[in-house]
Amino acid sequence: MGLPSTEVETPRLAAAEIGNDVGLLLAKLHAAGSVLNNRALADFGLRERSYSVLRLACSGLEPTQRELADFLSLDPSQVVSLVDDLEHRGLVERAQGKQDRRAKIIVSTSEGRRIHKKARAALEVCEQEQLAVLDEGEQAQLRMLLKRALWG
Amino acid sequence: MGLPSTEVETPRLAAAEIGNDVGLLLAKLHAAGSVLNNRALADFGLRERSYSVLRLACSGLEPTQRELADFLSLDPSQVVSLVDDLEHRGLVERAQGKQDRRAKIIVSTSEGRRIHKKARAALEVCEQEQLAVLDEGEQAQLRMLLKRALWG
DNA sequence: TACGGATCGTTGAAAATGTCAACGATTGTT
DNA sequence: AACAATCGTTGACATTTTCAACGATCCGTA
Repeated sequence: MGLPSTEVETPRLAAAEIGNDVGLLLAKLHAAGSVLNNRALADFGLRERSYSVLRLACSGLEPTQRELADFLSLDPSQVVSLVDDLEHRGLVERAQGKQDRRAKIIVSTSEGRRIHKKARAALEVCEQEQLAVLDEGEQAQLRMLLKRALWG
Repeated sequence: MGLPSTEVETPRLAAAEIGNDVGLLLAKLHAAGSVLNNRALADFGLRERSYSVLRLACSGLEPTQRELADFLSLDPSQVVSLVDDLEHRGLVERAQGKQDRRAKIIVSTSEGRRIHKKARAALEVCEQEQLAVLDEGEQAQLRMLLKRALWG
């Protein structure tokens, strides 16, 4: 992502009006967070996306691959690769859809849940690191505003 | 991005705990916004990134390519391509750095400023569209929280 | 019941993007 | 003067995104 990790960046360009663009702010914060998250997840052989798939597989919601694609803003073929990888490593399994036999439900194995638990803890550390300058109430407010912008 | 544009998405997965991950919220909102922004910018032959470069070139801050790379979280070689494209279309020019003759300052042409003005207006419409569910105070608060998370 | 169109996961190819190492030119330091 | 470091640039390589096609399955309708 161009940022060599922990390097603090306070460029004079931050003063530009563009620093008010929500789009740019989202891109920058997302990019910075991805670096942290992927670094933390590397210990478990995961990346942000495979973690997201694993997490939803562990959620009890029994998502189909199509739902994963929609929710994670991915092409269905990308979900195939992600699930293939997790399945080969014994973290998730493909189960036949219940009402729809075309669909495949992604469920976690016990090993998958074990890894997920550890990875999730590592990611919470990252999130706190990234949002350290915000107090607890502000973090909650940020989360709330983002969720509302997405889902009303 | 997997989202066929204006399609409203209210999947049951949104209820999952993962919906509280700031990282995922940022990714989703950023992805959704990028679709809107790039669609709007296509009218001007721009994409999100070339627009960002053009905008900073129009800012009066006289950014160097290195500063653009740092600020936009891009590899320097990507900035070369973006500036090449804008320069070929007569929207920006490379000027020699003042203190440092290695550096190249990116400045806008009058045509660049003309396009930028129109593109910026189009993007503001996108932003309002995306944040429509938030009132003005909430939008300001979101901007503020994002900026603080990035720059303290 | 059988047909036709739509959807699911999958494959594979093409395009776009990200990453990285090397280079000449220039800078700053010793 | 010599050296290491930095800037923009090029080109190679890897990853990611995008898209079209396919068999299997579902659903609505004739």
